[in-house]
This record gives sequence, C-alpha cells and structure tokens, in this order.
Amino acid sequence: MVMEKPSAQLVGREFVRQYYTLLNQAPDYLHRFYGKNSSYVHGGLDSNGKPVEAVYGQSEIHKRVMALSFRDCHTKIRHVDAHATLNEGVVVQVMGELSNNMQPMRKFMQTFVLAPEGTVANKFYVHNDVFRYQDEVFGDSDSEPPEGEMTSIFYLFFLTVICFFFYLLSEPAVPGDDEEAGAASPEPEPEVEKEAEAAVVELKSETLLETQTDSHTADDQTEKSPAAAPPTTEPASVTAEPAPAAPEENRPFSWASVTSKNLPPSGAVPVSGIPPHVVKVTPTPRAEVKPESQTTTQRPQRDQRPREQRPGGAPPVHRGPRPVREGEQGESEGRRVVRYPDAHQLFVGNVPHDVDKTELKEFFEQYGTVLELRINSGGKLPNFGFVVFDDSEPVQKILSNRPIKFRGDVRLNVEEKKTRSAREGDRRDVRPRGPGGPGGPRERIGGGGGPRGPPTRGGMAQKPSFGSGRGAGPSDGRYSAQRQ
DNA sequence: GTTGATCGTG
Repeated sequence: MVMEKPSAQLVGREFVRQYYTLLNQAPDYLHRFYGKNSSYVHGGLDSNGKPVEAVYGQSEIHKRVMALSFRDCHTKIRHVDAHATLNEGVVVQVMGELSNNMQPMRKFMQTFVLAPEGTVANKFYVHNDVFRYQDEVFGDSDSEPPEGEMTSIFYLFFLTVICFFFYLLSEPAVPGDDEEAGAASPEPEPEVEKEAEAAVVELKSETLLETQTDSHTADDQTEKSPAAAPPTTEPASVTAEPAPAAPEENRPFSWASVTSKNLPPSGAVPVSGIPPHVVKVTPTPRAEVKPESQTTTQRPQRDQRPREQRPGGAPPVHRGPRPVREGEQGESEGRRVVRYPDAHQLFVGNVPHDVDKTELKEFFEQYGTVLELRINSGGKLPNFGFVVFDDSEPVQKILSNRPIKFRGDVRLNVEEKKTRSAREGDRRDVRPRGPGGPGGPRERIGGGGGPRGPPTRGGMAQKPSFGSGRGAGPSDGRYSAQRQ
C-alpha cells in the first residue's frame, strides 16, 4: 500500500539508463528530459579554447543537442553516484566514456540534477546537465583501450524489464491518436515545443521495447539475445518497424499499470494484436544494476522454464497445438485458440432477427475494433449475441452510451458479458450463506461451487514505480480506469 | 425476454 520512495541511487541509476539509451537511440528526443529552466552543457570548446557555456531551456537545449549531431552514440559508464539533494531532487554524477559517430571513446564526467517534476511523485526532469570531456578540460588525450562498451541496447533490455519511467515535463495532455501514431512511426517529427511530449517519450520507449521484443511473440523458441551482440558499432536500428501497433487507446502507458493489470478471469490474452506491453518478461530484479556488470552480465535469461531444457533434438512434450477450432473466424495465423476476456466482450440483446452479422459488426466498429461477433439465435427469440473488442474501453464506452440505438430505433440491450455465476451473484447480492455451508440446501448450484475467480493478483512487484502516473493504485479489477 | 462454446491438468 505504501509506495516506498525510491532511493536516490535507484533514481539515479534508472535515469542513467534511460538517458544514455535515448542518447543512443533517439538523440533528437533527448531534450525532452529537460524543462523550461533547465541548463545544459555538453563539452565543447569555443574559439578561444575555453569550455563553452551552457544553454537554457528546452528548445535551446534541443538546438544544442541537434548541433552536436549525435550519431550512434555509445557510452560506457564507469561510475554513477547519485545523492538526494535539495527539494527532493537527485544529483547524479556519471563518469564514463563516450563515443560518438564512430569516434574513439573519450572520457567524460557528467552531472545531472534531477528535480521532481512536480505534480506526480517520482517523476523527474533534468534541471541541470553538465557534461565535460576530460581531454578538453585537462588537455590530455590519453585514450584507454576500450573494452566491452556498453551498447545501449543492453540498457534497452533493462528498460523493458524494469518498470520505471521518467515522465518528462508536465502534462501528457491527453495525447491523441495522431500523436501516438506519429510517435510510433518510423520517422518521428521533431515537432515539439509543446507538452504532450511526455507521452511521446513514453511511447518511444515502448517502441524501442517493441523492436527488442517483437521477435519473441508468445512462443520464443528462438531467443536471440541482443546483448550478445558484440560491441560493434551497430546498434539495433530502432527505426525498424513500429510493430503492428494494436489499437491501443490513448491512455499513457506505464509499466505500473501493466503490472497491475491482472489477467482477465478467463486467464487468456487475446492473441491478435498483442499489445506491446504484454511482454512476458519476468522482471528480473535489478540485482546487479551496476552499469559495469551489465556490460558483462549480459541478459538475464528471460524465461526461466525449468522443466524443459529443450534439448537440441529431443521432441518437446508439447501437448499438441490444438487444431484451430473451425469456430467462425479462427485466427488463421494465431495458432492458439483465442479466448477473450469478459471485459472485452459485450452482450447484446434485443438483436433484430434478420440482422446480418456483418451489419452488426459494422455497427459496433464505430466504437472500436471488433475482433469477433457472434450471434446466438437459439431457434426462437430472443436474439442475442456477443461482440468481442480488442479492449475493454469500447465496451465501457458503449455501456456508458446506453441506450444504444441500432437502425435508428432498435434499442439494443447491451450489457457487459456476464458469466452465469456472475449473474447469480448480481441477483441475490448478499445472500446469507446459510448454515450448512458447503452442502447447503440441495438446490443445484453445481457441486463444486463457483470455480470462479482465479487468484489473479499474483505477486505485485513491490518495486517503486516511477511514472506510474495514474495507475499507482491497484484498485480496479476488471475495468481499468476509463479515462475521462 | 435474452448471457454461448471452447480448451485442459495437477
């Protein structure tokens, strides 16, 4: 319940990860770490050979960053110090080496002052960023033999694992779909200068994440480890493919909300359009967060399935991928039988009998993506059906838009899909469980008692989540907080 | 008025 405040160390390390990852992958977004009054200096000597001065403010910083033309910027972190400082801030000092654009590594020292973003706990922005190259300051240019440079890719992996996010700047400002698409598109426009950037950056991370994880959809037999990539200068290109991008809605993404989003009662995840954040990577705790060790420790094995070692030739004990049911639209590509969570489904009653399935589907498409629609005409009236969306949000939207008029005047009876037991629970709310407990009056009510409700909430990670903007609380069960 | 069918273990 009590969200521990993350230690300065934690904040610092995590920030360092994110910062240098972004520096490597998307330097043109780097300025989003900064605020209106931030200061920034990144090495450099002026014409007199003196260290250049800092610039102030996000847009100036952006210019400066662009002028520095980071390209394939690799960083090797030698040491990170992070201390709590005034006003709930964190001061971070990084010592390391940096190589830009295939140039040799240069030693640097960089100091950040992270200030609380304000409105939300554990969000930070960079208030000061002071970066100097050692050779520029000391005049010496001894170069060390580089070894095992930290490809940011590796950090990237940790990004996917660790649930921290720095939300940058103030309000997400209700990012619209276009923005989302824009951010996910391979060629993001640097049209910033407003807020709504926080979201973009989040999405950015998400995108990066996808590029790393898209290769292991569901069944990851082939596990290619990005970290295994030798420290050549070739990072995985981020711009690869922005992934199918399921119609996720606009709510800002946060890992906290992901981890708290329990699986639907049916325990199944829709296969079609795997939401990017459903990555099943079990968070390996940041046991070793020392940047140093990361360079060598390589990836933590992402799925520990102790049972099958899956030896080279031994036939796996696959229980057999069930043949896809011929039931209606069996996702031809999805090799798994799909079951949808109740929350994504809508019961629709009072359906006109002559209705066409596609007609109904088109009707509901206006609320969201209809994955599946089934009409049950039990011989006679009434007619009802189920609409499956790709998310609970359209369902909620529909429910709150009741009455739903179809063909002008037909009032569809839309309800959240209920299981039988759920309905019974509704009806007689708190029926005093009479004495006799499990045996009760011999009415039917299946012998087993409701096998409902698998214990969904597994071990909620206790880790402090940073930008858990809104979803900080576990709270809601099936309905994730509908925005608005 | 009306709430399906489907899978599969310890």
